[in-house]
Amino acid sequence: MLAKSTEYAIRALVFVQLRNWEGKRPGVVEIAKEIEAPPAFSAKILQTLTRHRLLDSAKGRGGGFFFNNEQNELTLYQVIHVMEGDACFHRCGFGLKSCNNDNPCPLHEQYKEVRDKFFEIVQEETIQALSEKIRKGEAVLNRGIG
Amino acid sequence: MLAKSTEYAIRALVFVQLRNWEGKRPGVVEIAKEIEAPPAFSAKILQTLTRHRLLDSAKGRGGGFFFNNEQNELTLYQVIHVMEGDACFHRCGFGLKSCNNDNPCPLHEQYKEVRDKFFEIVQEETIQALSEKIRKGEAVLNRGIG
DNA sequence: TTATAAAAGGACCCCGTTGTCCTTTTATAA
DNA sequence: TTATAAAAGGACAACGGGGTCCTTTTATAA
Repeated sequence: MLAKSTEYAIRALVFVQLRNWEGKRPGVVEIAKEIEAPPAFSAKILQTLTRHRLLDSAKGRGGGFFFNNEQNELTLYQVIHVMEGDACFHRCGFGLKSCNNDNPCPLHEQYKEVRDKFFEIVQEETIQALSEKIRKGEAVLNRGIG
Repeated sequence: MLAKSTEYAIRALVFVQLRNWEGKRPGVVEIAKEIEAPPAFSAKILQTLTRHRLLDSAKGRGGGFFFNNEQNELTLYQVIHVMEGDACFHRCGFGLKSCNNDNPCPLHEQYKEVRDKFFEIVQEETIQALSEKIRKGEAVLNRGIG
């Protein structure tokens, strides 16, 4: 459904939020370890996120990644949009370029329902809400920390 | 959601069914043209489908692809299973290996709903049902034939 | 019984996503 | 004010899915 890099991005952001709540600004190495992603690749992803201002970073000694407190909650949709665009919310489940309500593929109605439901979810869910679940012990980020 | 080759496979099977109903057995070239897929690649996909006996084929002059009339309707799930396995119905939306009901990722419940709904659809829908929709003019396979 | 038309199959290529490595920039602690 | 620790950035490598091409097998029509 989502690209691997998008998944890494979401997990990374959740971890940053958790650490921020503890007053810490994690760096690439710590983040990569926690989300079980390759460090160098995580660095690239974090770069993308900061370049698009979904996340802030500080260079130099004592630097790391953090959320600017001023900004609002970050929806999963915003993350997906920046990481891979939103083609997945528009594509025909049958692979037809011409498929739409007026000119439906045979799977159009059923697939649309699923796709739209997913779209709703990612627009409503936020990094902060997911992080909160983990903080309360209702969910996990990997099989470690919790 | 589905691999491109799976989409081609489904479209190809639908077209074969439509032609079979007209008493014809289409060949690779005709199928590829209709479903707007590369001919050589379509050949590979059709090979996979016949090797797994979802479809029958006849070599030599006057040959082509067709459904064995004896066999039951073919569900989309069967096609997906043969083409790309069923990982997409089990994978965590967050990319976690350890995610399950007892050990959920923060997105588990919501994602599961979408995933399960899609699973239901592909188990219920069949190549024959989709073909019938096209035959009745209720849906299209590309922007041509209808 | 041979020429032809078709699927089957093997070997290979291409490209985007994933992933690495090394250098540069920037900030801070000593 | 310098050594160090961190992110930023550019260039490149690897892998897998998508895709091509050519040869082999098989059937049929002439």
